[in-house]
Amino acid sequence: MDVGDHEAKAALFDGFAQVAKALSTGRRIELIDVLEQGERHVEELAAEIDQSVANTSFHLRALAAAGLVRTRRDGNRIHYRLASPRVGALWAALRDVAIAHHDELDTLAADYLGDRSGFEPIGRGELARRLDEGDVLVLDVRPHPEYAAGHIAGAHCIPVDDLDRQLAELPDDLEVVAYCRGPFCVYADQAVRRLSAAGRQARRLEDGFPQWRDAGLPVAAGAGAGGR
Amino acid sequence: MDVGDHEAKAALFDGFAQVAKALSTGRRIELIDVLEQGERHVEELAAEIDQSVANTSFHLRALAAAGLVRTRRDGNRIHYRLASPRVGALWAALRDVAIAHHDELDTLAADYLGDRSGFEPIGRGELARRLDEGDVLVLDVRPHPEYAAGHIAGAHCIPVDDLDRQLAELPDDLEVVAYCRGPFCVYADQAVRRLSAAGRQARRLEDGFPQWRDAGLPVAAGAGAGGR
DNA sequence: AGCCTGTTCAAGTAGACACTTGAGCACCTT
DNA sequence: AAGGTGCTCAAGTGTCTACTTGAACAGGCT
Repeated sequence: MDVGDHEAKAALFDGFAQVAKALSTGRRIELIDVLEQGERHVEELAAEIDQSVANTSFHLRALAAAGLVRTRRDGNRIHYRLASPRVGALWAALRDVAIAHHDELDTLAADYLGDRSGFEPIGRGELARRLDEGDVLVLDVRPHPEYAAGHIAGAHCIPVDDLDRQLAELPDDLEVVAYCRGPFCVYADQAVRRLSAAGRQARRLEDGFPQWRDAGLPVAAGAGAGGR
Repeated sequence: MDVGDHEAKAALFDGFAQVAKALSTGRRIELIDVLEQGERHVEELAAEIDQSVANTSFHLRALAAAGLVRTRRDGNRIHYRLASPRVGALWAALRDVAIAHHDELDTLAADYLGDRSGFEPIGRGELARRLDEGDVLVLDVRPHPEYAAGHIAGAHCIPVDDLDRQLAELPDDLEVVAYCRGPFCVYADQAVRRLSAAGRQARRLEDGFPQWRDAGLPVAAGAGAGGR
């Protein structure tokens, strides 16, 4: 019987392993995490992961070779995007396993994110309800291009670096909810800390924009709604 | 602000990457695929993945270091098992992405599994219904230890290597459904081919035992029900 | 055409990793 | 205690991989 020999099985599972290998360095996972927010071009991505453009291009090619990422040419820019939402689901599954079972991850996360114990996040369902009622101010504190690529309907675009500058212009009668890329993104935490320090009532959204979008909750796109 | 610097972010994402790296070779994914059926000891696992015991032990240690696998001592045997169903979910997500986006995987799968186009599998729901009605013969064609660790309630244990020997003893008035480890396991395909060649009406279950179990459908454990 | 910008490619280096072989260690049996 | 079984550890080898630097190659602008 020529079906089912060990050599072919090894080759097949090595094929699966190639996909895992594409995620086997932190830089490439950072790229996935950013690309889950929407498509970006190489220079932006290089800045996001704090690497040279050449190295970033190399990593993007590796992701593309594994089928995780696709490209689109626009003028002389090349935009990268995730091949499908499945890739985001894989990244989420990886996160879940790592946080649940990898012992060092708690301390690594605490080193990066700081102590979150004092800050209770707000759930997606509750935020959706309160957005309907209009008694909450939602801030998208990710970088501009990610807001433009897609954001929670009704959210205002204030990247965390611009927050201090625009603090005074915020209406002061509403509780503030900040959100960013996902559960291991630091932007919303930074925003909540600064808002709290300024005496505002502020919480972060559990998870981030991709999870809101994938849950089928209302989203909008374009730079339109702008700051403030 | 000491929260959110790039070095800590790199360290955190390298932590996630370590989990992916644990899955970055085909041998370790084969181990995960077997361990999803139930716990096994090192010698059995070495035979399953066709590697030396030393190398298998090395790979198991790597999986344990990433938190994917746990051990239990029983006499002078050490049994390995998945750390939680989350690990199975990660392996499923990896499979989905690979099959959907990695171009070479179709041909690798075809090389190992052969041409499946002539064999329409039966769905879980339909099989559950027909098991209730008692008008189907369900064969677990995985190796004995996996049947003992857990199987579809009402299934009979006939490892694919023993199938030809026991063909004549099967009641011949029922359609046969064979199942094994999952969508990329070859045992059920081999069983269906042999049953069909013997003139029996036979289909394979979509997916395999872990998916049946995780769907909450009825299972049983122990070597009890035996062959036939 | 020529320059500029954005991206990829190539060469080189340091480190990591899979697998083999042979020795060591823990626990069991007699 | 002595021997056996099951697993891990250590040394060694060949291969692969991440990142750097510097050059090449597109497409758009003037």
